[in-house]
Amino acid sequence: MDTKKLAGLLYPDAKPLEYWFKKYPSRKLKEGAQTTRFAPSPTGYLHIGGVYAALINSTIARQTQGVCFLRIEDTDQKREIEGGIQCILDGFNTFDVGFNEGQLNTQNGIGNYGPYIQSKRVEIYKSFAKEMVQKGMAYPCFCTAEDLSLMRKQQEEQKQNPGYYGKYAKCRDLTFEQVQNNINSGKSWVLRFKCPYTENDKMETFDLVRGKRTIPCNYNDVVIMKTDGIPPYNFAHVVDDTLMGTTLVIRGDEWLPSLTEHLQLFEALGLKAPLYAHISPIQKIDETNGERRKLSKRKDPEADVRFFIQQGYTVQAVFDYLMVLANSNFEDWRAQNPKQPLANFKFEISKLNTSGALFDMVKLNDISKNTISNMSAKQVYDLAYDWAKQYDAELASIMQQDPQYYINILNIDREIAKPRKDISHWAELKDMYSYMFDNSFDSKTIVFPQNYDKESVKQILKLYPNFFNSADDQSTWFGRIKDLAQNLGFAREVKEFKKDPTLYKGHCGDVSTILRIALTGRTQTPNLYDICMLLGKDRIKNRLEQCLNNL
RNA sequence: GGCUCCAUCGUCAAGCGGUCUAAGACACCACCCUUUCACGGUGGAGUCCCGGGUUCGAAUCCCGGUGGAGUCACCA
Repeated sequence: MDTKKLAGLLYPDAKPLEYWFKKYPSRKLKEGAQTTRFAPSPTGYLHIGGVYAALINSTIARQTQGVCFLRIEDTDQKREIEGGIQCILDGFNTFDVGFNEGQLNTQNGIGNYGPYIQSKRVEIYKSFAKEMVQKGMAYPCFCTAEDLSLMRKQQEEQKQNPGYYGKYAKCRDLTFEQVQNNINSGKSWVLRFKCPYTENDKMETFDLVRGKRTIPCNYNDVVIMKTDGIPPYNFAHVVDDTLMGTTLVIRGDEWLPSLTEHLQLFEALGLKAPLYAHISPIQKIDETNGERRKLSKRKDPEADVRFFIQQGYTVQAVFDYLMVLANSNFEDWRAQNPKQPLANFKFEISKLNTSGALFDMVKLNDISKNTISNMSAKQVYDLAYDWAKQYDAELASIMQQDPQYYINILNIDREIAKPRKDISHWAELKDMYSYMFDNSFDSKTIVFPQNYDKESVKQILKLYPNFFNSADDQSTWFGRIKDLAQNLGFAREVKEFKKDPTLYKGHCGDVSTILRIALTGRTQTPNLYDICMLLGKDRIKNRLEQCLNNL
């Protein structure tokens, strides 16, 4: 078979490869710099696992002073959804991992190696497909879907491995005339890789996470150009990552089984394959059967980055958590360097775990609380307000009525050596401090614990306004509570009380607890002194009176 | 089913043949600090999937099970 002639028949107009290599010269990067990429399909919103992969890719690129780009893999029109690219961009707009290049907008993208959308690269793929044919490494196949499924059935019945290979590769040895006739009669065709390996061949592979492996080769004549003239993932990957200068492919380990196939395609074209690092997926426990599985877009709301955005998780907390999953020593580093940018952490690809980690919301919340506890009240206010404007109009309106008041609330037990750690995401903010606002404070719902006798409670509520002075510092303020306690037959000091509880109705702590409940409706709040100072004497008096009336 | 990957406390994990009566973090429990809550501190419970081998010695190496995940498309 004259492969040149065949190539001419199949791809008459394809540009020669040199054209593309000239158009996309190799990158001039310093020794050791890695070019990485994140390459999602526009099939829906961005997945948290996608952010994870993108974060690792961009981190490696940044640390080696390389490049990380975003490429859209839309070679399957059937799965693509309307606005898919925008979904991905929206996700990264919040979870900005710092791409240097690629499809960072819905127009032409940024960088000299575009287009970064695969559907716009068909001309390029054709050139490489033609090259494959010319080299005798590919051939057209006219088998229909029905032919293939029939064959598959037979293979299964005969306990043969299913696939298009060996004697099953019916179109492999078609003559030029047969091909020409088929094409002239309008039959649709795909281009298949003429795989030079058999079932018994093995291939040595290398993976940065797992090391050297010798594994069975792909022996299938896989499709490299579909009927629609667009390549599937395998060929697009080989062509794009070659031309875009990718040196390190970090991708999910679902690609591991097809690694030899990809390597073979690079080999067939005489191209140097990039390095690979296959990362394990983030998993969760399926509620229905209690088993581990990959976090799924369809089943798990927390797989969608919009979940984290809508809940008001900070980007830093989510990144920190993902970083802990990727390199567990990040956690210690973060404890030592609470305020340093993530970029200063020395990430190591070899420390990536080979087994998939379970996504742990509780841990995320903990990391998140730490993150937020290290922020200033103003920072918290700004971030939360930005979030609220979009996702919680009520909170936004509360916050902007009196920004300084809200900042003061946020500043309770904050900006100190051991700050309070209570906020994990903005969605819980409104409830958390609802008692600081008269609109959302209702004294009618307040109940005092049974163990306080009603008369004492009444006395405390009635008398406390006389013991409050808004000019007091904290110890003076509490001294007055002690005075009140003493006047009413409570122990002035807890220690005294503990010595002989029978002598007292309770102790000063009980008095402050009653006040706390009366003023906030809760038994657990930040520092009561700060709360009192922010509420001011009038509101204190007012709330205590309301309580009295309800008793 | 074939092939591939994986297997240490509930979770994330350190561990790379002796330093492992297995680190650390989250969660849990107790106590301490404290006017409450939180923070913080101290302590506790809790893990090497199983069976063989190799070795003076195995969580660590090898083999075999078992379990889980992934993949076997003109999807990525």
